[in-house]
Amino acid sequence: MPVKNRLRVLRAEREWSQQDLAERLEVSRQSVNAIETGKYDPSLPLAFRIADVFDLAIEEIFLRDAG
Amino acid sequence: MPVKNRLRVLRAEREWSQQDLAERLEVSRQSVNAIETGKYDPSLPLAFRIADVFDLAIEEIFLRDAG
DNA sequence: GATTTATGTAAAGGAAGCTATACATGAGCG
DNA sequence: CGCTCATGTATAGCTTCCTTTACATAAATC
Repeated sequence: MPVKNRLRVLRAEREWSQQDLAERLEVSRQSVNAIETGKYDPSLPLAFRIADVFDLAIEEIFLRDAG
Repeated sequence: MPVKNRLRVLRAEREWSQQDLAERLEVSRQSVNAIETGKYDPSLPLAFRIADVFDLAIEEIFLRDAG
């Protein structure tokens, strides 16, 4: 039921560290790391903020997991 | 920071009760009611399931709130 | 070798999402 | 009136999200 995401790739394309992204999202670095490593999914409001900073649709970043 | 949603309208268009929608989403009726009445936002996985049952994109159902 | 940067991870605690159970109201219908 | 259905609300409890603080490792730089 969890959701896969392309955060690591999108971040690499922009050469942002986890810290950089965390600051843009106004969350802790640990939250960014946890989302990237699949420990948990972001909340919907955070998913929207992530979509905003990457200027993409939520569906372009987060993908329904097979299962 | 919360997110607005068009659940009530979409549900009305399909003539689904909160109970009907809850069953399609496999969540409790209270969860559907709480989301509709703005008590809280759905998790991202649930937002995806909602998008699926309405056959819409997340952005077509949930809207960034002004603020 | 010492320092900095990026990343992973852990523990404890608070906030938010979700559950089951329950009760209340109003609308519609016999 | 009595019954059913749809909706709103409440409480308690569990799980998930997110925080702060902290420590560990590897790579890069000096």
